[in-house]
Amino acid sequence: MNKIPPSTELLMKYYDAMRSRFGHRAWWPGDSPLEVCVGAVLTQNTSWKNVEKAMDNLRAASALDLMKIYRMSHDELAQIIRPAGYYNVKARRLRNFVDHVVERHGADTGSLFSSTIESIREELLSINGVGPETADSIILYGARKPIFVVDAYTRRILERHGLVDKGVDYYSAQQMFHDLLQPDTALYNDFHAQIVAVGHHYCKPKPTCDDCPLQSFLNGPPL
DNA sequence: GACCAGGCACATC
DNA sequence: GATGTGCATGGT
Repeated sequence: MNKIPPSTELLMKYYDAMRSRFGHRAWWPGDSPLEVCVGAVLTQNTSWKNVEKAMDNLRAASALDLMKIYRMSHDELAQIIRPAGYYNVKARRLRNFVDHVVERHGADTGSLFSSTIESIREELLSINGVGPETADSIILYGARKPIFVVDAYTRRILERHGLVDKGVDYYSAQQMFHDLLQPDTALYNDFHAQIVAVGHHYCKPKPTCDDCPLQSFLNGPPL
């Protein structure tokens, strides 16, 4: 496949095109760092609509609280987050995260977020159930530090546009953004949010490229 | 009723 | 090291 060498200018053209269409999308605005962390786990391979139902349940149970979750039984937590799917797995993963913050950081996410991006990342990845995307979402949207979040949509769009090789791994895709864009939390935040918007509306498994804001960047059909 | 959704860990070869 | 599989609800 003829891979197009991406450049800073090209990436910013992509960003501008998406932003012109969707407007600024401040993600998780005003939400507490804990809500970001919980949402990041619950949204694993799951639509955000289902996650919101689970978040509503947590809110209704006054359970958007580290100590509350810490003390909750597995079954109770699992039932509350049930609409998010994989509820047994996610209850366990949520507990692993909460246990870590309570036991290592005195139930203070601010303490977790007070070190460097690299060490926060390493720490998060040591928690069973927190992988690269979940960790990076927590760092970008929760800790508000500049790390680019790569998700299924990001890779799909990059691949279809020939900006990365097919089957690119998480870190290579992320490295491309880090190499070409200044470490800017606000930019990374909105850029990723724009990508998700394109994913939701156009870049599905069966792409609907008509009217896609990125359509003009495609030479021919998507790869 | 099939297909999809903002992953991840684990088993197996 | 690559590839396959389980996990589950709810919307289109």
